[in-house]
Amino acid sequence: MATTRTDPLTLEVVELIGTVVARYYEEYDEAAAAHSLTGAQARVLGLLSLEPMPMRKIAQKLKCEPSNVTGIVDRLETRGLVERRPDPADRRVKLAAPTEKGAQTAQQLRDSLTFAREPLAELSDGDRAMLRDLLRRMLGDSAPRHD
Amino acid sequence: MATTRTDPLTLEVVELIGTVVARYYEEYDEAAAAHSLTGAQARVLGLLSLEPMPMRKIAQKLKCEPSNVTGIVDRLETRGLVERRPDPADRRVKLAAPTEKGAQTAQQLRDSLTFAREPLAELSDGDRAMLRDLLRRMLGDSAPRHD
DNA sequence: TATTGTTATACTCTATAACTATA
DNA sequence: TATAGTTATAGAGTATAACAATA
Repeated sequence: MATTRTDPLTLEVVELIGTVVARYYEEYDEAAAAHSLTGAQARVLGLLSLEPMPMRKIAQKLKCEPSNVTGIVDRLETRGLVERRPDPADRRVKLAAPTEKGAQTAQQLRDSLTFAREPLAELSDGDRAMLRDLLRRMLGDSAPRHD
Repeated sequence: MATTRTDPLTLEVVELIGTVVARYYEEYDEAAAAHSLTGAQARVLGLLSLEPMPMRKIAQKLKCEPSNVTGIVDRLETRGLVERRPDPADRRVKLAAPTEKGAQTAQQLRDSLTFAREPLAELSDGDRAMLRDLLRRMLGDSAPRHD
């Protein structure tokens, strides 16, 4: 088990990471609000824009109870951004999928999330590769999963 | 204005940052839940443990409306973690401050947030310094403020 | 008049439990 | 019986508007 460090350098890095996290969320919520979406609604729309999926799977991705997804998708559906389709293979399942308007909104949302991208442009290729390697090592096994 | 990049390396770094952000929030909420606190309650308690402050200032720190802070501090006060004190200098102001029990809880919360610290222990001093410098440059002017 | 904190209201997100349709 | 989705309910966070006390 790794020893937890409390030296000034480590603490400063921890604080910097905290700042990155706060900034990331701020920008995400602002971008969502610009489309009159809540954070949860924007997250679901973003998920579905990658791939339509059953209600249950959305809940797994969001790490929340399936009953919550009903309401979130209801609101997206009311706004004409998402629709529920039957699953031919299993009549219990409803596949949530973005409408054309929803797909456009999702794309606009993605494009407006420049916080993480723009500052990276200030770094050289070498710096970006270094940052990538450091983050990978920080995250260990559990790097981005595509499940 | 910086050009936004879309090369594979940049996109991978962006995704890694997104993973760090998600992990950070997960661990924060889990740590809070271990003390039967919501994320917002844990955040306010953490703030007050650094320095007692007026309700209004808490709202500024949380970037939310002052009316919301009333409820959050109410719940912390009900649990005996926070108390409201009069401000001798301005009788309109109420200073929220952690009780002894609240201060202990805040310390336990801080200690249990090892996500950001523990993986850093895997990196050498040089790597940590490099990560610090890269993050500083990413954040530009707006690094951690202590206002 | 302006500011601080609160209250009232409405909406969203959240978990829990019970229900239905289907497997 | 088990699973997918929903409904009902209650608690918490959020913004808006209106209010009392104080500056």
